[in-house]
Amino acid sequence: MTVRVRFAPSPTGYPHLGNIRTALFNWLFARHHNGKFILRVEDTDVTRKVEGAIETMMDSLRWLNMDWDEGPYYQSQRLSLYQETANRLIEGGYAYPCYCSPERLEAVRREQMRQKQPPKYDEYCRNLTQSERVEMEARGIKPVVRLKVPHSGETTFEDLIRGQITFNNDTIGDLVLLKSDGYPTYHLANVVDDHLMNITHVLRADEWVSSTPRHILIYQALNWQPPQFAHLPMILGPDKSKLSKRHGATAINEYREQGYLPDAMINFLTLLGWSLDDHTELLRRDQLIQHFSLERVSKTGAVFDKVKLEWMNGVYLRKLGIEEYTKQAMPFLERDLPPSVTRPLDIAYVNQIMPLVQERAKTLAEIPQLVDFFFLDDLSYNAHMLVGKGMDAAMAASIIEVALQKLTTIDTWDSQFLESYLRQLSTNLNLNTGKLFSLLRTAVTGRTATPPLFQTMAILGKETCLGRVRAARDRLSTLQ
RNA sequence: GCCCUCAUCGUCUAGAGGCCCAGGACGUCAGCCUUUCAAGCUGAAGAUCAGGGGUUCGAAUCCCCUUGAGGGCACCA
Repeated sequence: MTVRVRFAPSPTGYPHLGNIRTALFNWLFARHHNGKFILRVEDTDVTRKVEGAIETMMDSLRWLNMDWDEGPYYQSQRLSLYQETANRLIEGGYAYPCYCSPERLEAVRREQMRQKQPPKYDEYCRNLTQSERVEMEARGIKPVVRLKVPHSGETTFEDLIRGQITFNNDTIGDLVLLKSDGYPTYHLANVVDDHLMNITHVLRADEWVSSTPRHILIYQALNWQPPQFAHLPMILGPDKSKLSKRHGATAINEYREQGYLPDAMINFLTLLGWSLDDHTELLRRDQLIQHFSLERVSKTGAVFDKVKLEWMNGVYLRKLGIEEYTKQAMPFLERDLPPSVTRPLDIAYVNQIMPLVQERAKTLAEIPQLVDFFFLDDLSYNAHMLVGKGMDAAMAASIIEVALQKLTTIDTWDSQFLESYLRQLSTNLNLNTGKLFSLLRTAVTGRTATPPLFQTMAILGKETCLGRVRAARDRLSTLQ
C-alpha cells in the first residue's frame, strides 16, 4: 500500500513555523516512502477565515520547495459529504441532533467549573423523543449534531512515536460533529476526508493527542479503518511554552524576508525533533529524505533556537557558489540599500563586492548594511573614530596627510600593489601596520570593521578613495 | 479541577542494561591565524542523566512513586 499523508492547514492566519514543521515531516515521510503528499485546506470556520492566508501558505511551501501531489482540496467545497455522514451517524444511532443554545452550554460549563468538575456536555438533548425534536424544529432552532460517546469503556490507539495511548470514554463527552450552520467541525471533516482520501498516516502536532480518541470513536461508528497516527513534538519558545507571536517571528515568510535560505530552514526545522545520529548536523535535502524516519523523531518539545538557525544559515550562505550568492543577495540590496543609492544597481560592481562579504553575513538581509559604503557618495561617521589607539588627533592628521600624498602618486590600483605599497609606507613612517591600516580603513569606509582593506580600496577605485581620504583629513582638522 | 503526554549540558540532541564518572552541535570562554570584522583551526568550561524507591552482578537506559513542564477538556482548528 502506498503511503498517503496530508498537510491540512486552516486559513486562519500566516504560516506558523510549527505548521510548516508539521508539513515538512509529512513531506519528508511521503518522499522517503515514495508516497503522496496531499494539501487540504480546513476552512470550516467561516468566522476565522483570513483572506490570502492560503496563498501565503502555498507560497511558503513553494519557497521551501515542498511540492504536493494532490490538492489543494477545500473542505468548504465538500460540505454535503460531511452532512451525509452526519445523517448516516444519526440514522445508525451513533449521533443525535442537539438544540441547546450557546447560552445554555456556557451556563452548564460555568457551573461545572464552579464545582470543579471537568467541563463536558450534559447530554441534555441525547434522549429527546421524536416529538420533542419535531417541536424544536418547528420553533426554527437549527441543531448541531453530536456524537453519542459511550459512557463506559476505553479507547486506545497506537501512536507511532509514543506507543499505546488510552483514554477512558467517560472523560470525552458528546462532541459536536456538525455545526448549526451546516459546516462540519474539525473532528468530523478530518475523519471523513482522511478516509475518503485514503490517508494512511496522520502526522500532526502533539496538541492533537487528546482529540485522537474522539476521531477513533467516529471511525468506529462509521465502521471505517482508522489511519495510523503519529504525534509530533511541538516547537517551543524560550520559556518552553508553545511557540507564539510573543516569542518573536513565528511566520515562515518573515524568515524569508530576514534573509534565510530555504535549504537552511529545512535542515534546521528537521533537526527540531528529529536526528540522524550523534554527530550529523548538516544534511542536504536528499539526505533528509533518504534518512527520515518516525523512529528517530523525539518525544520532547523543542525550543526554537534562533541563534543556531543563524549559524546554520551562515553555513549554507558560505557554501553557495558566488554567482548564486550574488543572485540571492541582489533583491536584498535593492530593497535595503539607502534610498539615495541609484537603482537599478550596477551588477558588475555588485559582482566585485559580494565575494568580500560572503563569509561575513549570517543572513542575506544583513548584507546591505555590510556593504553600503561601497554605494554611498558621502560617508557619515564620527571624526574621533579616525584617531586610533595610541595616537592623538594631530598624529592622525599628519599620518593621513602623508598617506594622501603618497596614494596620489600611485598608478597601479590593485589590492596586491596597495598592500605592499602601504606596508612599505608604514615601515618608512616607523609606524605599526595596524595603525596605518585602521586609520585608512576608517577614512575609506567610515567603519572600523569592514571587509579586507586593500580589496575594498581596489574596488572603490582611486578617485573615490582619494576623495574619502581628503574628507577624513578635513574631518580631523576640525578636532584640533 | 479532570484527562493525556513528556523529562540527558543554557539550547538542539546521541544514548534502546555493561562500549558512558555520558558523545556531537549551537552558544560561551581562551589560544592560533590575521590589516579590522568575520571565517577557519585548536582547546576549555558546561549534565550528581528532575528527585526518590525498586528490578539486576550491573541502569541515563526496565518498573513504581513524587515533582516539574507541556498539551487538551468550544457550534476553533
